[in-house]
Amino acid sequence: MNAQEAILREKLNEYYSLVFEKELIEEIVNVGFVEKYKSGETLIDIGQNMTHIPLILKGAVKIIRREKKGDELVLYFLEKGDTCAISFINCINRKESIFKAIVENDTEAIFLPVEHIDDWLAKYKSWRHFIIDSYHFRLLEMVESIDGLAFQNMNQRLLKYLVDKAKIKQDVNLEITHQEIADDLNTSRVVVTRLLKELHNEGKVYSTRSKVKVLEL
DNA sequence: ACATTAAGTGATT
DNA sequence: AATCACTTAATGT
Repeated sequence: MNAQEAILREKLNEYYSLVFEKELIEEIVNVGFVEKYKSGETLIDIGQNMTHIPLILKGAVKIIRREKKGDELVLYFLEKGDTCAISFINCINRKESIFKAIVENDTEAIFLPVEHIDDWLAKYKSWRHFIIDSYHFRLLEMVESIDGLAFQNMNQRLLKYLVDKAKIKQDVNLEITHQEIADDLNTSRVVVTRLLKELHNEGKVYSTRSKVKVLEL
């Protein structure tokens, strides 16, 4: 047993010992590897081929859908204990990614080569559940995202975005410009400025240049 | 002090 | 809610 494997086993036991059976953890130790990413790095872009799927250990990853012209929209965030089951299907089909993934907070993840994950589906009940649960959860988040687009006004979407972001960062003090928010919500900076001012006056946030403090979680 | 970047505002669609 | 055009404020060099 080398040092790499020992580290991997330790991390798995820390985060996934309740989720996966022992044999599966051993398999993961054999084929997986840990990677670290800094905030702002692109994990995968639309059109790239997926060769591995991630198990997030630490940090958060932002999942974005992008239109050809460059318009972007944040769909959801992946956090500790999450995987992107969408990436799983992409993997077994050997298809290109339909999303872009950007590291939100510094992230550490175990990467698993695609060729094993299919076998494990048949072999391990815990793996099956993990993948199905993950799929279910992503679907729910996607529905939430659609609801936001279809039924909510910008005002509510903005507040939800800020609250989500504060939760993920574990800090109500966000360092973000109006322009960046506008990009994530696919709206204009002017609109964000005005709505943010409303929220500010309502006492829900406190905002200064390049900073927003979320007052209501 | 000056240039750059972020934010605020009124008018128009 | 988006866009334009313009102003004002904050920040970096």
